[in-house]
Amino acid sequence: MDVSPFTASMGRAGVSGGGSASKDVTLEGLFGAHPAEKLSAGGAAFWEGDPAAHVFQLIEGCLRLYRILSDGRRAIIGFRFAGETLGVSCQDTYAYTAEAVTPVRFRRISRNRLQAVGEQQAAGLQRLVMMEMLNEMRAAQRHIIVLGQLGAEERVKDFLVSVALRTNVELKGPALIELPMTRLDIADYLGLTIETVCRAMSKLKRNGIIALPGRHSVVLRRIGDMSDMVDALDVVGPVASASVPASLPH
Amino acid sequence: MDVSPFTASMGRAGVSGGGSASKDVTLEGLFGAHPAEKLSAGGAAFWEGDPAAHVFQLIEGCLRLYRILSDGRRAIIGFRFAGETLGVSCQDTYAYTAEAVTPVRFRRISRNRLQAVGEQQAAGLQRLVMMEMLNEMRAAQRHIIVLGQLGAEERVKDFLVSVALRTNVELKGPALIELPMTRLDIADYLGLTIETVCRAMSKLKRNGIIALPGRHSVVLRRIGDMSDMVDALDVVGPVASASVPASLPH
DNA sequence: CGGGTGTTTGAAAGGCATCAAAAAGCGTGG
DNA sequence: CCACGCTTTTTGATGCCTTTCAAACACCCG
Repeated sequence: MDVSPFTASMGRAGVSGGGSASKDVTLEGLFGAHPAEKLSAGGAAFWEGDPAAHVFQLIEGCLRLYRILSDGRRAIIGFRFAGETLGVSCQDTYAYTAEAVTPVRFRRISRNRLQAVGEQQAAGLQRLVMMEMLNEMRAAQRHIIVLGQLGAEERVKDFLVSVALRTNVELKGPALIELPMTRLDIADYLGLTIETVCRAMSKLKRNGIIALPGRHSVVLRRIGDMSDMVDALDVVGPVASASVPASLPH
Repeated sequence: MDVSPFTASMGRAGVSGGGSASKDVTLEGLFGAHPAEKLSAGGAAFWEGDPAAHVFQLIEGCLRLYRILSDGRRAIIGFRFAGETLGVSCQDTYAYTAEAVTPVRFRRISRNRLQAVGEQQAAGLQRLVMMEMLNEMRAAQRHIIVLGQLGAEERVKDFLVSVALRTNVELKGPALIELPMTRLDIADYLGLTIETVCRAMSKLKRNGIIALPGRHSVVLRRIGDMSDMVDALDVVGPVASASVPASLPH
């Protein structure tokens, strides 16, 4: 789940006001105390607009986070897999609905409690929460670039690789990944139609870049050929740094 | 600059560990102590990949935040106007380049100092920083929906309205707004080409929805007609709440 | 008053959406 | 265990919207 070497720039290590030692503060530790809850496929953990009383951690399964636009269109903001959190970046009310793609198990912790604990172990926990938000922010910026700059096939490739990276798959050689969500879910996430998503996948298959053993399975046969644009998107790039003219044709 | 009634859900009011009273902690207060710096149009406050040593607050002018993709395309993540902050959501290194659209004045504060102060007045400041990030997150989610779901004309309308909302313009009756950035900037931000942005604007003008007194000026003559989709995007919506079927044609 | 940059408009091409229908999974019940 | 019916996915044909390529126009500044 970790994405890059975290050295943390806000709230270094421990030592705060009158707090106790905050060594090995983990979200898992906090969530662990709470009972696991279950939800069957299609059920909602919460709805857009509900008071954002809790922060969640997904233990198992897959969730889709979405909003319904005034004209009925559905925009999927993101997906969540085992080990990932949701609700951290919500304010007074949830900014999206969280719905189970598969049966899921999760834990929740109330924001009040999170805050209370945070005031004890100040630096440690606050830093963790901050970390989560930074992660979400990075994901959002990446999503923005994908939607704004990439064509259909590129979007699908990016999606497949990102799922692979988030589900612990071995990236040496061909990687088998599961796509629990439907093609429509993927389309609503990528800003495409279901048909375009299908066609993009079919084309990748024709070109031998992926294989489709089953409806919800994909084999990434040549990950190298999928990261054309993709890897360049990860917020890291030292970039040539010098004064780049900035803008070739679109 | 404020966007909605803030009641804050993380870190209620004051009272933390051993901190002093944290009443009226404002970012302005912090930044105010530092000297204002200047930058002429085209200059960069920082580059993508630089160590994220500071957080900035823009006093005057307009900045564009962008990343260059491996193939040379430029993706503008956002713009910043007077009073807004940047760099808050960056981790070890800046995730984008910040470049002056117009001559700008700004202040900066080092993240180390921000953290140090934060450990004193814990709850108060941490909450402010959190608030900033939540704002950015909301903006990012909105941007995602705009890019994923809206057509060219809708995107341009949304952009114009958002600029109006961020620059204190009176929204009663016709509103005159300034667009310091170029059409190319707008295009790179909206995931369109410069020509498409022009055509969308020309069409809005033909339809009497806007007027274009000058290259960098726009008069919003009927804001009501511009908020079709727009207002529905603001993360608030109680929404019909009940179990909506979720998905009309795309 | 020119050169240059930034903007606007036009014509043609391409990509994605839309409409339509066939194929493939998958759960259910016989 | 197989057949049926439903949902999901895939493929095909067509049209619209955005991009691309091209050129005219407007504005800023020296």
